[in-house]
Amino acid sequence: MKTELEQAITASVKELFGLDVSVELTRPEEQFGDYATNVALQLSKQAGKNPREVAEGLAVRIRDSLAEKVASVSVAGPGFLNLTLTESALLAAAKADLPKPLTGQKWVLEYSDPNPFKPLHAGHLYTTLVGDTISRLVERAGAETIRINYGGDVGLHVGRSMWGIVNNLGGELPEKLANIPEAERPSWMGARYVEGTTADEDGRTTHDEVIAMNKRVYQVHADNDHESPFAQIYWTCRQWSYDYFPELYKQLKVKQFDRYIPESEITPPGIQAVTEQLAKGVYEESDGAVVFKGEPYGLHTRVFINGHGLPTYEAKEVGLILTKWRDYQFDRSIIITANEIEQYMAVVYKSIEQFEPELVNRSAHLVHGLVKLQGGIKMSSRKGNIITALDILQAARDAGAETGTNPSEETILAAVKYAFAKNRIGGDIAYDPKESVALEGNSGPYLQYAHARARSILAKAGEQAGAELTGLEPDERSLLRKVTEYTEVVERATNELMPHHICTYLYELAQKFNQFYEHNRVIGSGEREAPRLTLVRHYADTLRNGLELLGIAAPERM
RNA sequence: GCUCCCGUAGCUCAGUGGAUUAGAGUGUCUGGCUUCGAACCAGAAGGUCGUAGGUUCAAAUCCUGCCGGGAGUACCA
Repeated sequence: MKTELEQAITASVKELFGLDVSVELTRPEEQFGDYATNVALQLSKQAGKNPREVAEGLAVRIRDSLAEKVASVSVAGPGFLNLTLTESALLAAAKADLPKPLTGQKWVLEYSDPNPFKPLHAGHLYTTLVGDTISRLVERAGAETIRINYGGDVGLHVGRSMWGIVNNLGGELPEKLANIPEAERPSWMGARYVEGTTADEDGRTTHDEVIAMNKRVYQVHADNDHESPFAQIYWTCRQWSYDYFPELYKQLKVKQFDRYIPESEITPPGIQAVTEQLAKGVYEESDGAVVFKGEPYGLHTRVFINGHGLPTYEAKEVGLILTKWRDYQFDRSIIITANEIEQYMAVVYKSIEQFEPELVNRSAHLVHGLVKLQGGIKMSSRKGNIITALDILQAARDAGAETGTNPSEETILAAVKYAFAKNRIGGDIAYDPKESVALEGNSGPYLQYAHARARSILAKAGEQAGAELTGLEPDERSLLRKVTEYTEVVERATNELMPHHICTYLYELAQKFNQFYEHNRVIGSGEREAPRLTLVRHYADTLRNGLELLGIAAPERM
């Protein structure tokens, strides 16, 4: 509806003034109408008339040409045009399906990215939920989505974990791993990582041992060693992690990943590409390392291959990006990570731009902030005092239990997902266990409850379907107007890859309904009952659709 | 030092060129359940939109300086 009106008004401007502008409609306060545009203010200079004059001229034109859709047009303030839709146009907008502008496109989305051998901390939970929601958005818009999960199965943290594991087993004794119950594997490995890290940071002797472990892990990969006791431990524990991740995602009710790419897999192509481009002058040698000089582009210089000939994160990232490009030839590639990586990712992309510019054109790096505790303490898995993803869920359960409402697991997930999703992506989010899971106010549970209330009305009324919604009363129209905004909100959230717009909207929608519901009966309202049931159904369907886009369940009752 | 991000009500955040009164939630105070689910609704109080300039018919929103917070700043990721 919005787009149609915009095009029609753009055409009117062209006819009346001979000027090319792209008219954009906004949603004004309800008292002013359903749509508004400030195009007259923009045009007044070019048209050589005062803005109100321009607006009046356009108003006449719109009344004439859009009479079926627009019930009234008024000029307000300095020259705003306010449009009010006809009842039939409003109803048509409420019934309209969401458009699928990304149909035919292939999007590769990388997010979550937990490391094997390490526990998932609160930040992983955040990045996982953000990525899941964004991937749902683009999938809903018609794109083919490929969800990629990248993780470090080699590197210092693995050296530390292996030290902790070997130490705990009392030697390189892979057979003893069988003693660890399956259910305890993730927490057992998490504990070994903490031991390795703590020991590493405490003593020089241990540090040398950890470094040696790290090198042996690389050697396991180089030799494709699956036989030695050390290698058996490594592969077994790595697999434990890869078994655990899908289980966790299932528990979180997020979409499963299409592919896990371990660091070890993309390291060789990364080294190869950097070496090739070194010969072509994209990268250069400096102090024995291979670097990309970022300064000409306003960036930093970063090391891609270090003085020992080992690839750094940057070279690996080159390998990862090229692998995705080679395997998928995507239309868009999105990487979602915490913002501490932002600046060196810019260097990585700038370097790739020198030899694969089209790939870079199609790529974007989305960053979010950190999950912080009260008091601004950064969460880290490097120290012992980690807050894991599961701790967050447990905190939500505990807080939920305190409310005395016995929230279901579905509602706990809704609370956590919504608390993370409602903020604009980019800044840090503060995590207060009590507040973030509060089952009232602008929260996931509020929306679930609002939905369940509406469904309960429909259930009580039985399945009397589809009465026409005509003769709208003011409160009814107000609610229906809000429902029609949904399409535009989803469109905006998708264009900007900003799911929080949907949260803001759904909360406003639910409030609108609760207000309606407070003042108007549905069942037993005589001749309004049938049309009001249709209105409630529109509302409930919209709310459910929005919640599901956010990965939040919309139960019929709770 | 340099680069990037951020600074809106006590707290957590929307709003990022347009509408007399800058919006929510939470917290504080007040009112509303014999009536379709009160996890709700209605109302009050609470803001120099960090700060000083600039651009514009119009700035919380764009530009510049400054102040404050965070991140990065070559062989960790």
